[in-house]
Amino acid sequence: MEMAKQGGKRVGAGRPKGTNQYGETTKPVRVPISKVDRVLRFLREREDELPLYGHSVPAGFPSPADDYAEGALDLNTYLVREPTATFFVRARGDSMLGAGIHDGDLLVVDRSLEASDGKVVIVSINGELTVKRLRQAKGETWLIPENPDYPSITFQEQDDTHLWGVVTNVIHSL
Amino acid sequence: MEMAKQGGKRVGAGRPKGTNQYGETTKPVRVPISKVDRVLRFLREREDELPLYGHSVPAGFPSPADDYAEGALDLNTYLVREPTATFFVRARGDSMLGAGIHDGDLLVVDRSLEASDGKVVIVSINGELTVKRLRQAKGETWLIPENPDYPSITFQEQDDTHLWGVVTNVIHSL
DNA sequence: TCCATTGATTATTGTTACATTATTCAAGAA
DNA sequence: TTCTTGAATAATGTAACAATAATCAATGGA
Repeated sequence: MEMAKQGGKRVGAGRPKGTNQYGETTKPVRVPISKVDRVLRFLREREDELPLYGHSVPAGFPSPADDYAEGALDLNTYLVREPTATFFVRARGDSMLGAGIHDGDLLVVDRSLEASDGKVVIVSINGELTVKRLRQAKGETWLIPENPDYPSITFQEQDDTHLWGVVTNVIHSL
Repeated sequence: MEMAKQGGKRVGAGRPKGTNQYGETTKPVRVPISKVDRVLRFLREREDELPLYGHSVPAGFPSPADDYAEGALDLNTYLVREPTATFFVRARGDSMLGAGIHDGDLLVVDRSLEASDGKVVIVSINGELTVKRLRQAKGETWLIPENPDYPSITFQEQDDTHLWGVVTNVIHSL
């Protein structure tokens, strides 16, 4: 059977612009093979803009998939200001309960911040990592636990004592 | 002045493999224009593998730039199991101090988890978001604050009460 | 002999090109 | 009218390319 031609102008025909999955134009970026899947997940799940809600709720029952009335939050950007100077430490014990640090919490530590008076810091004492609050007074530097059951120590009284960085955030799992 | 030719074989010459910034081959991936910079930062700063240290310290004074003795951690993967069902809420007040939730803390909430007995949940009561611990007993459902100064309420006694999700993590800033 | 210069050689890199797929439009057919 | 089919155009994944980077070895001068 012969097919008849179906010619003629098709003004305005064709796939409309912006009908891709992102709603905007894309461009190729070189990604190391091992990170391709991670980057695709990053883009697919929009991990850099998860919804943030405040205290009041919009009318009805808003969905996280909606546009976020209270804004979007990027966890990495929020928690890590200086990626090359940031690391994590697992907290142990309850010597810093007063600062909201529980046993097993994950601490975000920034080495680029200045460890000034009052900051919560990570120090290694004889090969052991501990969390303490730094106090500088009368020319002396003290490491003070936030729990009266534990003793304070001076920074200099230990031989192998190194200041690792300043704790910026505490991540507590429920 | 005429340059003399400098011919001959160059066996083994050329830029060695693996001398790129990632140490492995790359391939182009299409990225929406607005996310290009974010993806490049993600790759440059290796945000998906920041170092995690335990309690003991390797010999000397290890640098976060070294290979990570205790492993690497991806904040997004660690905190967000179900990206499409996850959102954040800013906590207010001290009604959940006992659960380690302080005023101003950022709560990670997962809507896909089942709100069973004992879980800390986010509920909206008459348009206000609150954090409470869920208790199911004797056929009744209670919302219990983790602070004796606050009253418990039953889940059904409010008209406009919606369960939003289960709190999985608390992010506390110092 | 020793080493700086210089072209040869090969990988990296950012971008363009392209073939395939997806999506919508409208002329004909039924 | 409604359905079918080809036309039109954007999206998509990847190949290709030109420019750059990094290393090797022959040459030639000190």
